[in-house]
Amino acid sequence: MEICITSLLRDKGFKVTPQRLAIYNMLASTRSHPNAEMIFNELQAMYPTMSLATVYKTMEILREIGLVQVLNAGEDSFRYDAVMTNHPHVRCTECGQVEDVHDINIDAFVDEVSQGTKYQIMGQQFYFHGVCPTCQHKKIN
Amino acid sequence: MEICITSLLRDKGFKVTPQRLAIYNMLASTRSHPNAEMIFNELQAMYPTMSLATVYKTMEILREIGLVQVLNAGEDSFRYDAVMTNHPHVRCTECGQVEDVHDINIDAFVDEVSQGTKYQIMGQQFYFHGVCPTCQHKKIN
DNA sequence: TTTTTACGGAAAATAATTATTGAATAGTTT
DNA sequence: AAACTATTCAATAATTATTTTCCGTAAAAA
Repeated sequence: MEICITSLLRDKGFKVTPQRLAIYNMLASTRSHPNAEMIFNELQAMYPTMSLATVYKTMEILREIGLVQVLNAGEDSFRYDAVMTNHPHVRCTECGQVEDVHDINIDAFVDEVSQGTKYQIMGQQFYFHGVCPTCQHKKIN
Repeated sequence: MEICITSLLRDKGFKVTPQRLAIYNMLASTRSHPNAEMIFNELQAMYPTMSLATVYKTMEILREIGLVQVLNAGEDSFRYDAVMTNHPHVRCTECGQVEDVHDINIDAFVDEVSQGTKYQIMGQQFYFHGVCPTCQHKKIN
């Protein structure tokens, strides 16, 4: 794990710094799909001099070397995900949380689009929005 | 058409203004999914006093009364679409154009996600990117 | 260790979008 | 038609996410 990001950074000519490791580790150990500000706030306690610009610059590098993907869930800011398998995301319009959608097969759907459009499809992003189970229950009360 | 937007605006308590009609008509008669700036540039010749803010506010109203949908195609600005059926979009990474994906059935896919996540799905955005047929040919040359 | 090079971080810059505001206009009542 | 009221237009200013600049400093190479 640690070895992986370290050597990946080095191989691509980037330096291995405490900030970069901290940002990646934080992202890899959460399921909350934070945006830049959430990451910044989370790390500020441990790294008091951490700046937002560092978060942005680091995310750009991590994206470039294929360690994180950038999520555009229709909000006013981007979220980040250290899980690199391309899976859909659902956002709850009530509480704002963003979750992964696992165990769903998108290949047939992608093929259909590829054939229908004649595009050479390189990738895709699927975003759903709705109300999560928890918030559905809250609404009833 | 014209009657439709006029009465829709009136019914919801919005005034019918030349700017609003012009913006909607421009959007309804293009397939290019413009963003606010493109709409603004297009209409400035005919409506010299048109401002970007007017475009944004008008789009907000049109969205509210259900005449346009807002596309978040992962770019740095929003695009708009007067076609209200919820269809996927493909963006060409070479030339940047955004096209509709028609004649594809998404219901089964949405149902599957709904059951898998237990979310009450209210909507979704499917966003593909790749290389359009025209740019594929250009690359060969 | 020394040298080289990239990095971190504060602050300023940028760009998309939103809010505010005063003048103009439409709608309504008299 | 005049007076009154409410709404809209569109310029300006404000806001917010993200990027860039710049320079002392830390990491990697020699």
